Amino acid sequence: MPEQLIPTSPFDFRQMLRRPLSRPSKVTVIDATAGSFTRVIRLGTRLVPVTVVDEGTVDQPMLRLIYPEGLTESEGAEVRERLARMFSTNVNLQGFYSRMETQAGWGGLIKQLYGLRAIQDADLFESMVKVIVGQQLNVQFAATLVERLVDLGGEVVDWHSTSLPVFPSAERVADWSYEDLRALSFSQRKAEYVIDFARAVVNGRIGLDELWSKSDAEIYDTLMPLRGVGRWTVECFLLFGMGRPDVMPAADIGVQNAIQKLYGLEHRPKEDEVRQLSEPWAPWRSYATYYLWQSLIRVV
DNA sequence: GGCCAGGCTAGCA
DNA sequence: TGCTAGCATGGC
Repeated sequence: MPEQLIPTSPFDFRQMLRRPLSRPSKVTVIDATAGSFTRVIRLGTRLVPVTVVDEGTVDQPMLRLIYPEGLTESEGAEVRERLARMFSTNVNLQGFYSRMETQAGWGGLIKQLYGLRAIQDADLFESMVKVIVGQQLNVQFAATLVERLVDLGGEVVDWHSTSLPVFPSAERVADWSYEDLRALSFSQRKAEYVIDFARAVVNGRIGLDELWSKSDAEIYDTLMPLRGVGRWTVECFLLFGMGRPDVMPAADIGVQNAIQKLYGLEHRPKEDEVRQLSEPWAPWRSYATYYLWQSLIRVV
């Protein structure tokens, strides 16, 4: 079933794969040489393995989609929609670039990262769990914890002679005990936050699908009452889970460090300073955030 | 060995 | 409302 997706240029898929912004994890398989991205997507209870291959250029991008035959028409449509969202294929970065051109210090960064966008998480439950796990931990250790969570789930899908690990469902996580996660080196609190969130999803207190029709402000109001979910967590969820374009996690240490470095400040800017300074970047503050985070990653 | 990491909560003034 | 100790672990 040959399928393709035509992103809005500029779109640099190779760069997105080489330095994935959205916290690489065990459930994504990246082949940098082939320019391919593979993972399992959850459609309800159905698990669909998908491979996306770069077959274009930055200025004439094209992605080939490979997924199993035998999906219904609506399932196929949903797979394409999810992939378009994950790779932000319909976002036109020219608006962001022309906005940032007027901002001192940004020219070099934009040139270096031209065509880059974040790879979004494939679903909202997975996204929130990853963000909660990532609170106040170095990125590397957070990734290790997520990996252990996936291993504990133990679910795999066979695809082209490989075995793809699958991020555990809310139902599965909700069945675990806090002790199960303590055994993986989660702190007591983090274990509670993750499992309680899964239970809130399963018992219907939180309707993740309903969030798509809500404003950013409504999403803060919905999620922040949950224990373990503060402002930063919702901001990252909006950035990596929902792909909202104008979010600025001003309290984020990484953003603050990146601004300090980019502007050559002697001190690390505080939250209110970051909010003020980033106001002119609206309505593109999410992209400014991605590029700031990316500026901190060592190129290997 | 100490400090920090892409924070949050509970308790206190 | 605003401030802070405590959380738990790994990386550097």
